[in-house]
Amino acid sequence: MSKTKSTENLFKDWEPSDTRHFSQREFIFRQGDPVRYLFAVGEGQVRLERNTVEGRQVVLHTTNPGQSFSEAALFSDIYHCNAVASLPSRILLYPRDKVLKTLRDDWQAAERFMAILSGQVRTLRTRLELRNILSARDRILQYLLLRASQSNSEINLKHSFKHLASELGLAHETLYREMAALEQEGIIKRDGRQITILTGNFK
Amino acid sequence: MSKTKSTENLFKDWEPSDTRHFSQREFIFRQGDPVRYLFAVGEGQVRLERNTVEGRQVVLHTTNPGQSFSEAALFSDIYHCNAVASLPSRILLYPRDKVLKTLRDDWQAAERFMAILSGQVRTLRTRLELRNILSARDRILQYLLLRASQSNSEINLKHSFKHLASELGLAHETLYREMAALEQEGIIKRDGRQITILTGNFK
DNA sequence: CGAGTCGTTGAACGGAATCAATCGTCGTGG
DNA sequence: CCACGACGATTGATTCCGTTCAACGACTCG
Repeated sequence: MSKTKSTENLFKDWEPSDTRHFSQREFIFRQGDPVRYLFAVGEGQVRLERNTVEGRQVVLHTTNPGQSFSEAALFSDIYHCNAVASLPSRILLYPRDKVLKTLRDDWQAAERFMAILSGQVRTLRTRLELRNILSARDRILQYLLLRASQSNSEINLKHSFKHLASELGLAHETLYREMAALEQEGIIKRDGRQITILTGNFK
Repeated sequence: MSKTKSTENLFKDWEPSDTRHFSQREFIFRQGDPVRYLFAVGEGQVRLERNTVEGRQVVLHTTNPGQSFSEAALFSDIYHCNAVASLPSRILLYPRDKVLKTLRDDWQAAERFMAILSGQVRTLRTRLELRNILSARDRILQYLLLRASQSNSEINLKHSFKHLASELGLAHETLYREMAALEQEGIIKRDGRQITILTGNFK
């Protein structure tokens, strides 16, 4: 859908009230902080993550330049996760009240916002769906198929394999192993971070 | 948040254009169908699910009476999952165009809609977070803790344990076993579908 | 009264996590 | 400019624990 494509950033044509720089690993906000701003990445990269019972951390979302983040927090009082700059980043700030007012006055903006949220819901559901596949091999295959259906059986990974492993909920060793196996069996072909699916029919 | 509480159904005060009955296991829509309506459950229960590569199915969402579903599809051309009546159900239908028009004209409705979507994003992220916990025991504990933080260490399950197991991504046998173990160790107490957490400090 | 489902426990297997070690690359600072 | 550390990518060996198969009682509903 071109609709979903064009809505990566809610604020294309808006003026941020402020711009701030964050160094790698610096927190932009923390779980429990009151929601004052909506953010967008100008340069760099931001990860939304949460801490579990014992020290483990979970990546909930990765935000790249041109994308906004913490949209879902607009209708909450506090943040429910941490935002960390995974690279040195320039972050655009939009005060919450101003954003809400704009959404109220500008139907176009509101529609874009709803489309963004809808897209996130769909993306999250897809990720959840993947997690219900027990077999590592099948999970990887399903992921590749989902991404290939949009383009033509060619996938260009934007992130590292390690990052993909954590997105798929697999140990990175397992991912490497299965990828190697899939390649040896002639099901996929790899060239760095580009993957091609060679077979359409398997089960 | 009271805000999130009051937004379970987008349509509290709206008139559905139509009402239809579905018997158990009947499809309300299927993956790939064009999006014509937004739905709400009057009576019964509806599950959103998707099929994976080999026959497995994943429950993406469970909708109870008074709640709307397929909100995220409003900004898509086709449905990305199946909707199945898991009980005999009375379903309320709202034509897509009408809904979009109302959202445009009525800021209150639009705000509620955004709040619903935001809440879904947060819920899905939380579910995803749980899936990143490998250990069955820790995953269950984290789930219980998350649910208990809102009330006072008492949890009333609305669904069966089997359903919980699939929500947690565990075989139901595993869930039963760990629950039994947790109870024997004095960490929780069970009475049917009511669970009480006895200890606050463990790791 | 059977069919269906939930709840429960036992036993065995398999596969993914984990620990460990190596190599290459990139960036940083001395 | 080189050394060092950090991190990604890769492969091997071992352990562990969650799935799976199986069986049974309780309960509901038609």
